[in-house]
Amino acid sequence: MPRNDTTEAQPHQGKRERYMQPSILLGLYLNASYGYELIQNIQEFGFVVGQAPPGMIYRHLHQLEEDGLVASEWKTEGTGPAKRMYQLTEDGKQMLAVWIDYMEKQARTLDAFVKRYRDEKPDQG
Amino acid sequence: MPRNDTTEAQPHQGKRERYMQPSILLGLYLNASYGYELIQNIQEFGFVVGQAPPGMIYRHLHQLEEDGLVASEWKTEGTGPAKRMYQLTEDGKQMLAVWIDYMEKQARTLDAFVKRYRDEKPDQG
DNA sequence: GAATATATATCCTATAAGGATATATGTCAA
DNA sequence: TTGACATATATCCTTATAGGATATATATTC
Repeated sequence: MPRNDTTEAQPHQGKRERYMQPSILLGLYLNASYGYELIQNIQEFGFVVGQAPPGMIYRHLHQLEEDGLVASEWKTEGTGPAKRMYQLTEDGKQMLAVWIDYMEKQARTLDAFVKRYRDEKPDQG
Repeated sequence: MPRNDTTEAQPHQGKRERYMQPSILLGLYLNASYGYELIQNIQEFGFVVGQAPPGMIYRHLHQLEEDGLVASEWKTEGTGPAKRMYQLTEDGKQMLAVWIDYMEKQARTLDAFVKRYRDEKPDQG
């Protein structure tokens, strides 16, 4: 029994790169936000299918704050339970810029890989 | 002390997606080969910096064979110790095609992410 | 026959994702 | 006024894969 099902378009059986950190950073770069809202919103970036598991979001937010890439404060105003509002720090913005560089390079590496494959088999791509 | 050094162009502190499986599959798609040679050659695809750790290559080759994506036989001819020569099976070729689809989509998702960032800050990209 | 290059294999650890579950607060309607 | 539901955060355990060290064996070369 193959570990990977070749009939599906998703080659990973398990953990893939989710780009959780840059997704959260970009989310906060576009607008200050909080965990519950980020869960809904970062799927828009395309690396997470459906809603991200809450555990992952909060884990990342805690780590990001510990690393000084985001800062937070409780917001009790507005509707519903208190939210912990997060915003990027300067370090966080720099980190996002580093991610952007990396992701751009990664896209080019992926394109080159695909091209290498297709060039070998030009009639069946 | 930040967990990530924002002065470097590599945002990951630890494990990133290495695309080891598709790299090995493409390597074997281009030419039948064996572990020691793949260690030298797959860096060309750009996902591994320098030589891949032998442990990773052999681990993957064993798993790929168990999954029926590659087939192997000992080659005692030629110079040096015996090599285990690997080639793709039909399932392996299908799997590579699935990877190619996925990687192409991933490249587009990365591009869209970068664009989203740059559009927000058009003067400082 | 000692040193080096070739070649494969095994092992343990670290990192991050997957996913389940717990806890608490606010809202709204019967 | 309480019960159901939505909002919001937090913690925990498991799994997948990468990192990296080490072991073993065979050819080659000097």
